[in-house]
Amino acid sequence: MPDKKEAIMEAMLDLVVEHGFHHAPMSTLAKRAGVSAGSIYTYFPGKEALITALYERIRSMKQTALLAGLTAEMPAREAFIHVWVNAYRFYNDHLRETRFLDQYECAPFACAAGSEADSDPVQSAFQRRFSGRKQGGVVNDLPPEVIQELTFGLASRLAKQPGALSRATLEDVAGRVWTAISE
Amino acid sequence: MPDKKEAIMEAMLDLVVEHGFHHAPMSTLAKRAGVSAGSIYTYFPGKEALITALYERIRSMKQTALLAGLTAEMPAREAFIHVWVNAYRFYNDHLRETRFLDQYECAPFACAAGSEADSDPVQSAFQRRFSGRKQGGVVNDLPPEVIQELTFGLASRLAKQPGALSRATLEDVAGRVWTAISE
Amino acid sequence: MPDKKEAIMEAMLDLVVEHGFHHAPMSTLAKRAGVSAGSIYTYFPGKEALITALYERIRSMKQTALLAGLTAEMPAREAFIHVWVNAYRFYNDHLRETRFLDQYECAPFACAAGSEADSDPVQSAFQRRFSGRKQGGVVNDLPPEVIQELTFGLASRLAKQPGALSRATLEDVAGRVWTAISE
Amino acid sequence: MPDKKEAIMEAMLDLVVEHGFHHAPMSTLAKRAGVSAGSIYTYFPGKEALITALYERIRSMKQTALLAGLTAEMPAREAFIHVWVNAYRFYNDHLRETRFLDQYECAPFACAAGSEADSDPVQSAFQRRFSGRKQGGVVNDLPPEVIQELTFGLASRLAKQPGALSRATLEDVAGRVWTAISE
DNA sequence: TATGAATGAGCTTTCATTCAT
DNA sequence: CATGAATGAAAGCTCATTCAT
Repeated sequence: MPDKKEAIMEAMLDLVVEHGFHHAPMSTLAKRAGVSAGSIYTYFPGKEALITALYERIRSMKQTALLAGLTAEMPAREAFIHVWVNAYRFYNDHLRETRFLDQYECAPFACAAGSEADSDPVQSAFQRRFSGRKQGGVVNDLPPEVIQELTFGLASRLAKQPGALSRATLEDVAGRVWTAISE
Repeated sequence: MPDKKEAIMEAMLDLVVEHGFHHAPMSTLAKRAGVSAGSIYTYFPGKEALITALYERIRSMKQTALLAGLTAEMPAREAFIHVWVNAYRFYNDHLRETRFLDQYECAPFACAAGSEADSDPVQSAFQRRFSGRKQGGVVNDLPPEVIQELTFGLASRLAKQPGALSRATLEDVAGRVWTAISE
Repeated sequence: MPDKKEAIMEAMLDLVVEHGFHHAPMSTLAKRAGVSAGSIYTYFPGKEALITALYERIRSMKQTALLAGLTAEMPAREAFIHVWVNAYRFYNDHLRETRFLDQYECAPFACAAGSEADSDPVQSAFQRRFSGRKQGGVVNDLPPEVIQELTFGLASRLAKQPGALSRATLEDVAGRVWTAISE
Repeated sequence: MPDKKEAIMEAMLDLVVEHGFHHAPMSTLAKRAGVSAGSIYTYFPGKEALITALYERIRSMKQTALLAGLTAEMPAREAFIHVWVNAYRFYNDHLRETRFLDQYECAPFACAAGSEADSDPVQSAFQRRFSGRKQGGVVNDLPPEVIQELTFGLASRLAKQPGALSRATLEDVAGRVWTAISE
């Protein structure tokens, strides 16, 4: 039954967001998920694996959300704003997931935090498109990490602020960022 | 002897950055700091207080660093770029401190993480200056959290990237951001 | 399995009587009770709760023992002697329990040691009966605490003395006390 | 300077009465006594010795108080009442000391609690006088521990009750007890 | 498979005692 | 003699994991 696995992951997400990785004991997790402590080990080899699985799942959700509705035909500016707004929306609609990602990425939880390299063809295309002109992209030649932070990094941090920004404001901001990175 | 207190804080900083809040047991801390486990409690009431003290210290260091060399006479653009570069420099020169800040602020460590509002007169002046035009500032009327994230947030995230950016790049980026928020 | 809970309480009783509240570490307790240190916390929230539970249990045993065989029809003198002898017997048959009660009540263990007032209907009837004549009881109007001490207080202290008194002596003493408080 | 020794004992008495033997750390003791932690060890070999010394001192105070004003010429009944009232007064006037004695005697603090046998000539005479007739005393032949408890035991317990009894009540009670043990 | 009592290593913290100053 | 920072053994307690049922 994947229901239990689901319940366990959901409960762990809640627990981590509310109390942090520590103060999220397996016993409490079991209670919240409505399963026995032992059962958790049927679905996951251990706590660390459970948390990693949760991380991977959320990362993949996020990936999908960011690229939703993106087509190859969109002009660059529109595509950028689209993705930027997607990012903001994801973070803003999934605050628990976002807080989890933050914790996971900030804390040296599993010593190897970053494997990063997923080869999703859609994402690859996107990254190529928004790379510097020297690589055939459309943005100026700021270092790629600057680009990355000005786009998704900014969206992520903004989304965590309490209160949602209006679509008009979002598009205004995204447009200004686009100007900053494309001219 | 403030030497010991210093050694304890320094060792805790290392430990947290390397292994996270958990996996930073007092016993290991004692060993690293070259004191006995009991001695730590001469200087701090407990683990949580030690971590909070460390946090406050770093926050205050950062405050000072950001505003270093800033004068009221600087024109807005120059002042902004100055602070932005200060921020980047601080994060880049104090990677351990920055990672600590991130962990502290991401994790629900002490449930009341943010009181934030210190009233340093210099900082207040800075915030007033870089507030929206409606409040007599010089930047456009994007929401203040957008401004905040485009400036210090961005600098913080960029600084954590491995490898330092050149002064030229920094000023380029800061200039573009200034354009985005001031026009 | 209430076996373990029982074993833990029994072992704690032994330990406290032999060595006092301190010098009764949970590790030793675990060994004596034949369980692991962690298991104790399955049954009790902590050391203090365990000791309090033990105290309540013993107090209730004592309550029952004192009133055993008492009927409303007994004439006052006989009833008094009956209870007095019950008290002595209890203390004498349960030396460990009695020493535990003493320690608990003497030491400022849990700052609020005494709530005392349980409303057992049998006990209430007994207390009404042996109250002063002004309240419709049968004893003289010595202050109630004097009555209390001359009866159960005395029995308690006598019982702790090594060696048991004969039934004849007990009834002699009880009779004399009765005379002292009823004339 | 015996002042410091005095201050230390006084502070320890306070501490034990308020918090029990545990929760009376040497560091707190030092603070209350107005001396350094190290200094305590100039006057006492260790904590246990300090507590034992305090105990002996209080026992001796009590001894003296009980026999104060007693003369060999007093008739038995008067002598008994005199001592009984002395006992009550001592307990009532020295609540701290009495609570300390209780704790010390109830808790197996120093494994050998009872050495008891002091050979004070005055006390010996008293004990001889109030022994059973078979030993040439004037009281009936209840077991000596019964006598002891009916007299000092009772006084001790009464004295701990909040509120002082009037002299008239005291003499009434003492008289009744005398009747109980002398007839 | 599901359970949850049992485990025990490891955590934070306390405190009697010592000793360089 | 006085000090009080330093010590470290030992305390109470937590929790990831196991395993008999």
